Amino acid sequence: MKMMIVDGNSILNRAFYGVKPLSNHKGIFTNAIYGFFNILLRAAEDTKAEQIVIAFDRKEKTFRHNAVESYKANRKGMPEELAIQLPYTQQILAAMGYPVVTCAGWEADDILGTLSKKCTEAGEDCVLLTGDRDNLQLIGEHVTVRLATNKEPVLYDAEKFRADYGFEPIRLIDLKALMGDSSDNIKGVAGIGEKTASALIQQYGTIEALYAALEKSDLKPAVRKKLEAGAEDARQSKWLATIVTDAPIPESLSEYDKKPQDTEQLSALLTELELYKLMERLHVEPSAAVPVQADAVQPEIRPAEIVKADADLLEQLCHAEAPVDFLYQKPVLYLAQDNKVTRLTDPAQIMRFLKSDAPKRTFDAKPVYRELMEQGDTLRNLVLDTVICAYLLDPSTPEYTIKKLCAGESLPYQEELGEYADAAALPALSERLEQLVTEQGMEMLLREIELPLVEVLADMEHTGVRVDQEGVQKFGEMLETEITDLRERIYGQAGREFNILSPKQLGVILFEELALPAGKKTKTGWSTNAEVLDGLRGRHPIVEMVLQYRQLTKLSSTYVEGLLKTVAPDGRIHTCYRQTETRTGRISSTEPNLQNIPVRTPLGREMRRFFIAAEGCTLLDADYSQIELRLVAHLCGDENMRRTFAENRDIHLTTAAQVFNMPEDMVTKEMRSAAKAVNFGILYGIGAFSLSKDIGVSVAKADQYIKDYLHSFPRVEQFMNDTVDRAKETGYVTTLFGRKRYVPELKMSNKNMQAAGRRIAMNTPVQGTAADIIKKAMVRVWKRLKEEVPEAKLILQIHDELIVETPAAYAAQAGEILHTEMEQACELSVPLTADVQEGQSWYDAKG
DNA sequence: TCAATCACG
DNA sequence: ACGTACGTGATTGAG
Repeated sequence: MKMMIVDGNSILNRAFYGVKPLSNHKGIFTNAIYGFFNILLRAAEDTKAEQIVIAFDRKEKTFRHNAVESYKANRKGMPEELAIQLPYTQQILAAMGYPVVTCAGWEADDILGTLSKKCTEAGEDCVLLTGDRDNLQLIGEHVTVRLATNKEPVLYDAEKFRADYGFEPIRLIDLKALMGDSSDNIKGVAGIGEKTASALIQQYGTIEALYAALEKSDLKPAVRKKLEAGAEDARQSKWLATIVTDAPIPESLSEYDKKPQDTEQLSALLTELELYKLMERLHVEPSAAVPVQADAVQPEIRPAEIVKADADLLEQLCHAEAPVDFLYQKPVLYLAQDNKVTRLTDPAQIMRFLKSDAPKRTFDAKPVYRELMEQGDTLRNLVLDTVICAYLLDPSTPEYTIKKLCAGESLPYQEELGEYADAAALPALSERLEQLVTEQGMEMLLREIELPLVEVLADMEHTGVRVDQEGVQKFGEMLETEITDLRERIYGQAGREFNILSPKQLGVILFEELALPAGKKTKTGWSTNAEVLDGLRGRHPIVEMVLQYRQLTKLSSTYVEGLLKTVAPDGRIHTCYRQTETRTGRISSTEPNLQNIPVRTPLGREMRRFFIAAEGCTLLDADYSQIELRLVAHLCGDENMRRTFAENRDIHLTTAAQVFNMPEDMVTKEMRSAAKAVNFGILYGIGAFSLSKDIGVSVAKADQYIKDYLHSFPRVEQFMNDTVDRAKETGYVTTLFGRKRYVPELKMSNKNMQAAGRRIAMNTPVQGTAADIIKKAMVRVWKRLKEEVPEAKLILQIHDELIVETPAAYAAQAGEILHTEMEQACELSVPLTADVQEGQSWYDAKG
């Protein structure tokens, strides 16, 4: 029984990039599907395989790597046009009767590895169909590879491989261990490329043999040095490059027999996709009935039609009782209700509608509010923002588009409507997502927090913050003088000129020319980050200078130049707050980011002198005190912790007294600061290694601190465990206000990913609840200021801090509102305290 | 376009 | 045997 095992993702990917764009009349792309089956059917004929199995990745392709990488890979993701073709491909395969194998947390690669091993053990031949050279490592006595390329496929067996590469197939993993593979996030040994790596593997075989022989080898000193520095990386890379051969999939090969073809279903699918050539090849007749996917029944949604907007229709929409969906893409306003869609271009008519009493829904309302605020108006009676619903339903989505969301909800998206398509799809999408938000218990979060916040953020952006441009300018000039001077001195120390900001060039200077001890390495070479350099302080005067240089150039480029570029003609900075960006519920700030203005160093903190109040005004700065730790106390109900906050004592001090088991007046500064680090660690899902690094004690000691901490506050541990358990059960975590975040990492097979998932599960409810609370406070503060002190404006939010600009005469009144509404935003079992200060600049208001 | 670095809560 | 704390955004150098 000869088996062909197909790397579905790889072949689909090749097909997508190799076949020119094709789509059916609805605009569903079909080129990858078409190409996929061409490759598959041709291979099936050529190889005469009796069993054909198609493996696909399940979930994140990068599960063997860390969470950050996975997140980034996901953000880019596969193109939408390809992603939409994947489920169709699987459905067609299933209808044809072929076994489609996936396994949660495992890649198609791993299934290929596992199945080919099973074949070998059974003494059966198999051929792997893939476009990925990684799989060549699986070649063996019974295993060959058919490598799909853009032209003719290439057949590899062990002999052909040896002829091409000069070593055994399995040694491919050693090759990658040295040269790395950026597409798989395998870093390899810094500075070793394909040529060197290949020569080394041909000579030594494995990296183990290579390293064993390193001592008495005759390698070039440069190469040897790189190998020595990268020994750890090589080991880890080899591990990553090795395809798994024990994925948990059905044991018996007979499980993978072809099932009878479901011709009706196959015909329905191919008819819908209009893949008539493929139908011919498979001898399938087109089906007359409109194909209906089992899980995608939506009989009540009629296709939309474009209608012309006349005066009557506009009047009707302006007085509508039921919500009207609109999209404002200046200068056009699209309007949709039920299955009718229309457009307006006359500015007067557009304003007429936006200011009408009609209940309105849109997708991303903030820019609309901004636009109207520019004209001294505001949007009236917005009842829903659909992008906010989508965010609440899954805050991890990289980008929210109407088209993608429709695909996700199996709602129609009529590509053929062109510029109208988005608006036409909105009524059904809004309806559906609002329903889901309600079902999932997030209605309050939506109605009382997120939706009103849209207008608050628009207003904050619109108001902006005043900047002392001249002051920034002068500060920048001072920095430049220092930078120039420092640069010359660094060149003097180094003995030559180089680019100090290039980690690569700096690495050469520090670790080769000056022969300082190299610490950690990164993917591309030596690490030169602040932590490493800090450890080198005192070994050479250049180190301190470089650190200083970095600080000054950061201030100059990011904060002086970056900020000046964004000052509007009104002398103010209007940042953009993003409400659907973070996975915890926090807001982020861009263009520029005003949530990371320096404060931790005295020089950096100077920047805050340039954020100032308007003439005759003053700034009020209010921040929550220890909101996250207070939330931990509330959420876990630990009495010790609760009492500390209730008595308004110093949490880090009492923690130290508990952990070190002594009266508070015996606690030293160092002990308090260690306790503080432990407290922070608790919020993040602590590890002994990181804690030890943070506070500079041994790992064993750090471990002991953590144990003592959890012993002193047993409810904390209980709460964290419960949270993780619930997340494993349900797949998500929630905040006090019901905000959700899915934690797929917990289900992955990779231990590191699981550990990351546990930390996410522990941190998100805390960070997210804090975000809920300050958002609620913002809405309350904004509303009261608008009513009672309309001259005072909310202008900045920095996670646990709010800043209001107010005429000096109203400072007391506005300050009182800020203080009260922040503290009353949420009732907890511990008091929530906010401290308000006043000043002419941000610097003064936060002294 | 990505990786490294560093700014914040 | 593995890697090493949560969440963000901007700038720079280099492929």
